[in-house]
Amino acid sequence: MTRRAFHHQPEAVRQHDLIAATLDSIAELGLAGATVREVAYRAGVTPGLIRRYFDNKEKLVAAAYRTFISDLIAMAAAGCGDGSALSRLAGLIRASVTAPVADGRTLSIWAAFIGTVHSDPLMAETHREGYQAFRDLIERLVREAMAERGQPVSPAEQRRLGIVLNALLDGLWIEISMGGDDFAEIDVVRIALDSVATVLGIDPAEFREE
Amino acid sequence: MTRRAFHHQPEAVRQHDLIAATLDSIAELGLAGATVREVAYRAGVTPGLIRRYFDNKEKLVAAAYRTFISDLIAMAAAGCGDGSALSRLAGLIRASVTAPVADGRTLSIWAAFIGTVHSDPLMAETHREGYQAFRDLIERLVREAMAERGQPVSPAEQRRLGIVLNALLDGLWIEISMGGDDFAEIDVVRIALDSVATVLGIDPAEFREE
DNA sequence: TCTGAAATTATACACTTGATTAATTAGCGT
DNA sequence: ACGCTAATTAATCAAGTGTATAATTTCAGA
Repeated sequence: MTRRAFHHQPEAVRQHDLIAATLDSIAELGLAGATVREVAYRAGVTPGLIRRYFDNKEKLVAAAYRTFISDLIAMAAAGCGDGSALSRLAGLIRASVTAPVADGRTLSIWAAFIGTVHSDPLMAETHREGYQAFRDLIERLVREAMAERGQPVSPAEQRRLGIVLNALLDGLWIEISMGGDDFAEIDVVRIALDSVATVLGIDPAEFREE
Repeated sequence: MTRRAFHHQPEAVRQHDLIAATLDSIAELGLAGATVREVAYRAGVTPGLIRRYFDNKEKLVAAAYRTFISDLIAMAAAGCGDGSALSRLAGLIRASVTAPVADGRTLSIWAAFIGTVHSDPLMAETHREGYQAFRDLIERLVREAMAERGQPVSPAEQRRLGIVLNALLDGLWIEISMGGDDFAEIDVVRIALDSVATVLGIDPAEFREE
């Protein structure tokens, strides 16, 4: 007849835990499985508590999407290092096609969220921001790398290269993360670096060394 | 007090209508909005009837996914025409980055389904089949096109090119279909053809003519 | 040590969902 | 024209959903 024991937690911690539990639920059970009760259970908390930290379930999911995307881009960007622009670009590519960015769990969460973008304005806005941020990152690296090589590109060409490279990286990321195939046997990093170099008109052998 | 009038329909028609209604629901309301009642309403039918043609809602959704993917690949393949292998490859690319393949509605449905693949074995199997079919199509076209040009590729190289081209097309398809940006101003077909040509080591100007 | 405010739980509600079943209707074969 | 089978509707159910609120517990500050 006694209530379960509990501890007070700072707001930031509880919000973080709830978001983490939401992402876990989505990864394992899909978006439909991320019910208020399931999330609360995984966070070691009672369903009602969620409402103290998030107005809606909708708000909770949106917040989870925001942190997920922001973390994802941060992980990719972290692979850049701090060398030349060309080596930073190579680093971004490496990070994009290897764990933890390219990963089944990550893809599952991304896919679940993407499925909501079209019919949910709140999710659409969050998506747009993340997409923009990633393509800006790519475009900047391309511009700096080409300038560094003494082959500066026009704004239009920079935009075109941004579109193509973004598509190429996204596609490879999905393909590898999905990974029904035995990508383990294949050197995905080399494939990614070589194809990007080819698109940029850089000698693949040279780019590989970066 | 009279019941609503109705008409008997052959099994194939009803199944088709129900699947179409399911896809419409998903496109407009997302997967969560594709309830039994919503689908029935759009099909001009009563909820209970669905169970006569599909064991589960799960089976209905899986069937919708199967026809969706199969139609999508058929639409892309229809762009190939029946000329040389190189021109068929160019046709596939054109079709992949223009409507009705590259299209907001199509992407929305695809995204909704993709979000379920990881947590639903039935959907996973359907996905695998469609993915396999599309990459086989690309690999075959690449092999034939390169052989036709007197530059036959090894199996390993063919596989590598298949991976890269598939990624590139998928990525472009998503980017264009999402279309938050003003892709209307940009010649996406030219971008797609040029980048594929570059990856294949073919002169873009030549490929563009195909 | 005690008290009050904040955090957390417990309980309940209204609603939607997918599923089930019996009653009714349509339309083909005879 | 008519009956019979299959198709369709109507009505209902149990389970699960997000949400609301009151009762309880924790814990910092006096």
